[in-house]
Amino acid sequence: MVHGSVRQRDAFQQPPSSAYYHHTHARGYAAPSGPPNPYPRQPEQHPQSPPSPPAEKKPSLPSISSLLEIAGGEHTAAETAAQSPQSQHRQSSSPPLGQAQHRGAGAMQHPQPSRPEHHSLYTAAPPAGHPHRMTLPPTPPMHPEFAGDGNRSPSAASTHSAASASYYRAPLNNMEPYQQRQPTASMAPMKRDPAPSHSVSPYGTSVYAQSAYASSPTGASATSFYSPDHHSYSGLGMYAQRPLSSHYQPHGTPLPVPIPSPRTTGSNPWQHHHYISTSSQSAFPQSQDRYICSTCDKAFSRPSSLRIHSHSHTGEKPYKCPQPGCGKAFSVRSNMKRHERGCHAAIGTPITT
DNA sequence: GTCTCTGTTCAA
DNA sequence: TTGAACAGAGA
Repeated sequence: MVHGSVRQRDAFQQPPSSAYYHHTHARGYAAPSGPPNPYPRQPEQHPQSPPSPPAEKKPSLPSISSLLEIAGGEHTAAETAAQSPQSQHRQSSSPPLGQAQHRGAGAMQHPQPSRPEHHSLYTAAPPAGHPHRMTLPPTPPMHPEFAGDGNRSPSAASTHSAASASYYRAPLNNMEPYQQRQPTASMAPMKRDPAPSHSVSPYGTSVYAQSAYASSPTGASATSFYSPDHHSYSGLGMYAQRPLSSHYQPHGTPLPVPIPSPRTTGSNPWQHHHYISTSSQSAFPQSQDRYICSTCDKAFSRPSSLRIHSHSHTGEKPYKCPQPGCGKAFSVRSNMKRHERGCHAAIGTPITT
């Protein structure tokens, strides 16, 4: 069992190939993400679940298309017509789409029936390349982002303060969501020298306690983490969404991040996006890795885990082998005990402090 | 419900 | 053999 989780985590990290690993996978973890995440993990899903669960839509749409293509035909057309409207209705019901499309430009809507769009959007990745689909759907919310590299949709940008956005985005975007979760992997190298520049200073454990956890364990940590994941889904859309989610806050970093209010994209027109984000959010496990190492961005589900992890950065080894001749020290108590058992075998070991 | 401690497991 | 992370048990 344990392994399982670990493995999952690995999966995140290692397989960069599947950028599309979403937290969900991560840990059922969520991702991360929720998260390696995985992340997934189970996590909590955000309360706000927009009415548009991707799942629902997916089915309906795809089926139609496939029908059309396959059948070619007769009923298909009829059905399609019938259904498409429905799908539209749904969309309309879910503001996100409608508006998202707007952004896309009325172009999207006007020109074509909405069906393809849905597909692309909802369907994480439109498999086959249907030209039309590609064009339409996927982008609505993401348009700007995707197209541009996504990061920034004007609205999105506005949404977050430059600062917050800048940092978390950068990393995030560069790395896919899954990667974020596994900062370790991607950042593995960083771990030890993650940034020597800032790394050390931050530690002091104090950092964790104070900045990372204390300050924003709730909103910050959790969100930060996941949010990145979102990126994977829809580049920016996610940001916009968060605002919707209410607690969600965007920041990818464990830093003391002050990102509270900005997220409120209240302004957004983007809310529409949330539906996407929503879905993605729901997918993430937020509760899981709430504690993020400021040095390497690695996320932990427990503060104690983070603290121990910090030792790896600081090199601190508080646990010393009690054995007379052995001056070995360990950063993890259990490792020290193991050492005693293995090397000094025996002994009731008084256990060091 | 959360946190710490402990044991287990994986990777280097 | 050791470092590191995770999960379970207990407080």
